[in-house]
Amino acid sequence: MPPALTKVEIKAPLPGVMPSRRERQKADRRERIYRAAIELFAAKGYGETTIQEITDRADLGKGTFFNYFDGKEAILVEYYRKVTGEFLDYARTLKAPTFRKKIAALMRFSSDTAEREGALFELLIREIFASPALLQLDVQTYQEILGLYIRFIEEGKQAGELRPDLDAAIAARVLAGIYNLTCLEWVFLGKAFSMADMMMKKFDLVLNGMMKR
Amino acid sequence: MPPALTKVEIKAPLPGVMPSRRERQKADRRERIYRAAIELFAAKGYGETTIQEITDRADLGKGTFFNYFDGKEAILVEYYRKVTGEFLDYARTLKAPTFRKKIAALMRFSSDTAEREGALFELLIREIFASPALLQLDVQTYQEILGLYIRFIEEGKQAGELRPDLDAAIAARVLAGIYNLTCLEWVFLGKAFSMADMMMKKFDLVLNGMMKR
DNA sequence: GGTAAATAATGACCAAGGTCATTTTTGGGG
DNA sequence: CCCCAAAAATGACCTTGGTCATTATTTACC
Repeated sequence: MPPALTKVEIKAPLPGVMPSRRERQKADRRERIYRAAIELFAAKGYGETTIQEITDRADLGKGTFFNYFDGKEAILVEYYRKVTGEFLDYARTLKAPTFRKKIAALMRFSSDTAEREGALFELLIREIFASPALLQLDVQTYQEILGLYIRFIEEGKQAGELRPDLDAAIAARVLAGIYNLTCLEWVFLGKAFSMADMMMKKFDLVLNGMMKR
Repeated sequence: MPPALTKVEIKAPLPGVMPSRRERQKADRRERIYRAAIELFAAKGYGETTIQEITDRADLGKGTFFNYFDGKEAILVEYYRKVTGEFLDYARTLKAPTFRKKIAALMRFSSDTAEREGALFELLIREIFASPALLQLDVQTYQEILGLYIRFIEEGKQAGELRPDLDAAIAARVLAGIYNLTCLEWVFLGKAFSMADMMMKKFDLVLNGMMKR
């Protein structure tokens, strides 16, 4: 159990800067619930963790959980936002000399994230389609990522790297498909390969094509 | 409610050919449950259908459901087996003059299946990752389909259509990825395009490659 | 036809996510 | 310090998927 945050009590909180006691308690309880949930998910899995266990660990009543989150899946939604936000930030500010290097950097970033987050990353992948809220968010994110790929592809065309007649919308979907399916394969086929390596092998195949010249 | 099957009663059932009364009742009850479930799933969705409703419609007690199926998801497993079995049968016996035509035939077949099965196909896609049993089955099926693609790719190489240095295992995963991701897009992006057309556009892109020559 | 054993139907029961009326805590004003 | 209104915690309760002891039916044997 995480120790209750023992912040120094400020006697005269500046309004708007340091929130009221009530606000601090709220933030603290929310944080306790979130941490307890994430820790339990990582340790025992999502389906195996009950809300009662989460609130026990946060030292709160079961009903309190629902004052802070819409349901069990809302914890995952928050976690998904964090992880995906980092990816999008990285992708949006990414600079690399060639199209291929941009893609390679993205794949590497995701692969690193997956390694670092461990069981939680797997959990996210497994639950995305099971939770309506997560799914909806993922569909939105997917579209944003498609937009990023389209930008990279257009830049690649400008630079003379890619065929000028390439349909960027379709190509973006192919790339996103490689990314997503490899994540799924990685999780559901038992992490039997390096995610980034597999992604790049597929990507190079798509760059070069399958046909005999 | 489907009328109870009023099969002609055969007075002296040949043993082994026509099963005993008990066997017939069993088969009939199982069939009633399965049909009731599928009809309700198609009409109101999977999550919105309760087991109580299914057994009410089948005119049986709730507990009886579990004598015939391991749980609600077992109905979907059976349906998945039917649909996937048809696809695999088709793919295994498929004959077509070129690599591209083979792929096109497969994509067309799936697209037709999706159209024909309607809400049930969508349901299958949506529930695959939510149900452990379905997921496990889907992973197995995925591997079988990879095998088929590898065969097609090797044949394509033999015929001089495809680059001889192509890594068939990777290429198969790319193709399977196009198929699977397009199914997911089709369902989760609101069926806004023709599944087979989108698959073939992606496929042609992969055949020809993205690089400028 | 009668009876016992095998087989199968059934609904009370349990667990867990989620709801909500009730109780408790908090903070402002006198 | 006391009181009250607003805010928040809480656990009894509801639903539904799934379990299982009990009850009912079928079959085999005489």
